[in-house]
Amino acid sequence: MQEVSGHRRDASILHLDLDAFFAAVEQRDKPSLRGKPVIVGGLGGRGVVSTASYEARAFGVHSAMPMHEARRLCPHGAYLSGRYGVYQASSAIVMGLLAELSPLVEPLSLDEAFVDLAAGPTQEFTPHALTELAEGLRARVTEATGGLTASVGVGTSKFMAKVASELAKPDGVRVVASGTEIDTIAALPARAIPGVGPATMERLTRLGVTTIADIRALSRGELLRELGKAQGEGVYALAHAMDLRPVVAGREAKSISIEDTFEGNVTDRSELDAVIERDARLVVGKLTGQGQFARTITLKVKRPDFTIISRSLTLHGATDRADTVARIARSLLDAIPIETGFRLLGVGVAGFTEAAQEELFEPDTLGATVTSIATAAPGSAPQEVVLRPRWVPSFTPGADVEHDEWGHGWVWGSGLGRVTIRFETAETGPGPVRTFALDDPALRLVAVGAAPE
DNA sequence: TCTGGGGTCCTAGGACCC
DNA sequence: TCTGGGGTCCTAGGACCC
Repeated sequence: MQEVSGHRRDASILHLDLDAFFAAVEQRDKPSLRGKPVIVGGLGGRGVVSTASYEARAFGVHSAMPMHEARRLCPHGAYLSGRYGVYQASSAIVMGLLAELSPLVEPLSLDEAFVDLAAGPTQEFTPHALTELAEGLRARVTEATGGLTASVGVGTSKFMAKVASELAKPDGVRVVASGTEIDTIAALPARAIPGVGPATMERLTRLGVTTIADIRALSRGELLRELGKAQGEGVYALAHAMDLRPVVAGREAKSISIEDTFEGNVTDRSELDAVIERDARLVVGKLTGQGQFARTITLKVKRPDFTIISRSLTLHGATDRADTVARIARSLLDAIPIETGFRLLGVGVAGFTEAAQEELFEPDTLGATVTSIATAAPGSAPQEVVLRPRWVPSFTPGADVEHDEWGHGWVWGSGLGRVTIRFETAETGPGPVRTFALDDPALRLVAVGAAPE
């Protein structure tokens, strides 16, 4: 059930953004990393940066940067794989604090949310009162999360609130008063408008646009011609600070997917099939966890040259069976040449329903399945491919451990059958470092926050 | 040793229907 | 001696966001 807010004259939309969230959680729980460059992300050869601490940003490291480039820029940083369960727990605490301000809270991700203050108990919307409210919220966030900081912006629309929190970063408050919207955004780069990414920015640059004020100098017709209807209208409206998008609480996901980037490109069909089986199970696990069924199954692959190919099939009924999802995904792969190999494969479901409408068989896919059986080499035994689970507890940098004598620690690094641990917690201050054999019975990985979402 | 994972929304063409 | 015109659904790809 969705609740929705409407259009307003007061600055009554609040946007909160936790500063360098994942990295800040690591610095909170690992005192030896406070004040140091910390980079959270994929540590494999093809990983990218998820979050960089402000100390790491000083070296030029930022989100979405390939990890090898981050290591080149900041060789002495602490590189950690994420502890998503821990991030989720801190996020839930913050979302709980936001819920005290209003029933209309719209999370955008673990570290970001909009709040419609007009739907809550807030009475006063003067800049002064809003600043106090935001400062109070920030203090409660820091207190309740054990030291995380948030930036908070307040404005008359989602766009203005988001711009405000961006201007408040890090660790600050900004209220954009009603009537000052245009002046606030005029000098900002056009990229500050949500929906203007690299491709759109290039088009705008060709029109001579750098700032939001430059967009305002273009006619609506010019923008629509250059950007198309939906995007043109959207960019035009936001550049003029017109934004009636409501804060919507309780949005429900419309699709669920799992994808894997392989360490090397994969050409082997039986290995791809094994990945499909595993991912189909994971996807269906989430689906059934929500008590839902899905009608559309999607298979996605990425070639070594980064071109993405997707194939989907919509069933007449809806399914919550992993074997059905896997079988359809496999038949979709049949239609894609695999000679080049793939660097990524993903399985997704969409078109949710709350009731099973499974049919005995789907004529569309039956044919494809029969074809794939018929084309298998005669006499070749089905090849068993043993896959590592997508995620296993391991002594990966950043992971939590417990030692019988030394207590709680985290993995600093491992190799050659050994693992180095630093023993410290949020409360202890920087702790000692010790090295153990990987199979030391006194040392255990702790499950807390280990599983990615 | 180039470039993640999990999502959303839009476009455009074809099928199909009235 | 051909051209309707919407509306909806499905598919594939692309841009974008965090």
